Amino acid sequence: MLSQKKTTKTLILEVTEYLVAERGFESVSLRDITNSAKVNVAAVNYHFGSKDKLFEAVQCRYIEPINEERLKMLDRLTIEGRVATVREILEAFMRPFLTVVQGSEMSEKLFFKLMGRCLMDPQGGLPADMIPGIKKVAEAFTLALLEAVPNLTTEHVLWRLHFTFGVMAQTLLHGDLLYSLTDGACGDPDAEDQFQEMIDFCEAGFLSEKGASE
Amino acid sequence: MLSQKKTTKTLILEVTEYLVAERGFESVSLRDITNSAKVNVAAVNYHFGSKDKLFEAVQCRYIEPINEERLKMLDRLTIEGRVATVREILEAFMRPFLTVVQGSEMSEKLFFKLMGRCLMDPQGGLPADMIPGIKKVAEAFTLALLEAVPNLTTEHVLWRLHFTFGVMAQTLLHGDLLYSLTDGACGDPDAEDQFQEMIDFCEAGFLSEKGASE
DNA sequence: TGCTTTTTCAAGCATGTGCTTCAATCATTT
DNA sequence: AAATGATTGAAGCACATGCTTGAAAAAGCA
Repeated sequence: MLSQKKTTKTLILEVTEYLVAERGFESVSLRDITNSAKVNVAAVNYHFGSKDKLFEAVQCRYIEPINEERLKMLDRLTIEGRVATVREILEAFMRPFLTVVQGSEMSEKLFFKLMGRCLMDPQGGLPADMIPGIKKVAEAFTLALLEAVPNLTTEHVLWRLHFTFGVMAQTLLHGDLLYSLTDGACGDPDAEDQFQEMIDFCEAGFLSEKGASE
Repeated sequence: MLSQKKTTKTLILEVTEYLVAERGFESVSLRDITNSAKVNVAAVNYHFGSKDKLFEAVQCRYIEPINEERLKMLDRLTIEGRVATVREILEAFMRPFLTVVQGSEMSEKLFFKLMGRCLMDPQGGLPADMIPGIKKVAEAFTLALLEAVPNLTTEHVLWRLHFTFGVMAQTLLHGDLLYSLTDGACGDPDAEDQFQEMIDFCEAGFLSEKGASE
């Protein structure tokens, strides 16, 4: 059952993920997909309804599990009324990318690029049925951070979450840039290291006293 | 001379800037541009040679002055062998966006979006003749930061500059997101405030002792 | 003025786009 | 084997894409 022949539908989905990760949503056409997958053009519309719906499927496939995992991790932190630390909260926000990629068949690099695209280029706005989940995540993490850094106003927490988002998106999308830009001098870091670096940076950013009401 | 009739060429350039800022490079077609500018399709190829070259012109127009201003500000900091602080260096990295937008005719919001697009979606890789300038900026700022935070390895400085870049790009591109997302609760901040927030966050990130060699 | 150069224009070309159609094929069940 | 429903395939439609053409118009200069 594991090695059963891949259905056309999942073949299309996986090829699309690959192409979108490499080139971005806007640059991938139906023909690109069907040629790469060696599948008829009509198959996309038969199995997914339209190109847009295929793209929605691509966006939902991993982002939704990631958001669920984020909330699960956050819940575990605040059990029994304990107040979570900024670092723990940031872990809960970022680690799910690592957790979910390990359950997938994609390579880390490709997966991260795909996630970066989903965060930065969401094709025609985010899919409507993802928005409630996203809002829930945003609210839960804002609340937790507000407790973790009580001298920050809501506004400041939102700003800094926004910045954290930028750090994450940039690293997911262009995590290989440093390696290639420095001709390998900046050693190819494993994903775990990258995430620790991100968390160090953002934790310090959140804890900055500058601009905080005292 | 100030109020002389706008040439077709600059009209095309400005309309393109507007459309690209709003929708991103990939989603703007020749017809979009020429219709908006009320200009013949052939005019673009006559004045710019091709769509790609027009896009290159858009990317260079402000990014190059910004990079020059960055280097100028950085030079001023390290005069007479003085060692600049992280904060000063980040100022030199970010403030040029504010300086240059004030010399332009664009609104801040639109200008920032356009800059965000240039940083994140560079159409078909960066224009070749911008790359030397960009490398110079990257090297100069890496060097300065290496002096400012001597307990960081080059690798760490590169990572954190990378993160800073992410914070900047995200804020330029989606600076209005918080305002609209919170239905105005997160008050519409002026650009100066936004930049201070970014600098606070990134300064703290750079100064984090976690992961630094002691 | 007449002449030349620069600029604009309508039309069209070749190709790419998302999507549809309908007949052929496959798989499944009776 | 026959019949039914699910899937695939080749062809094509209507429209959008970047770019070119050759003639008309405008601008610059003698």
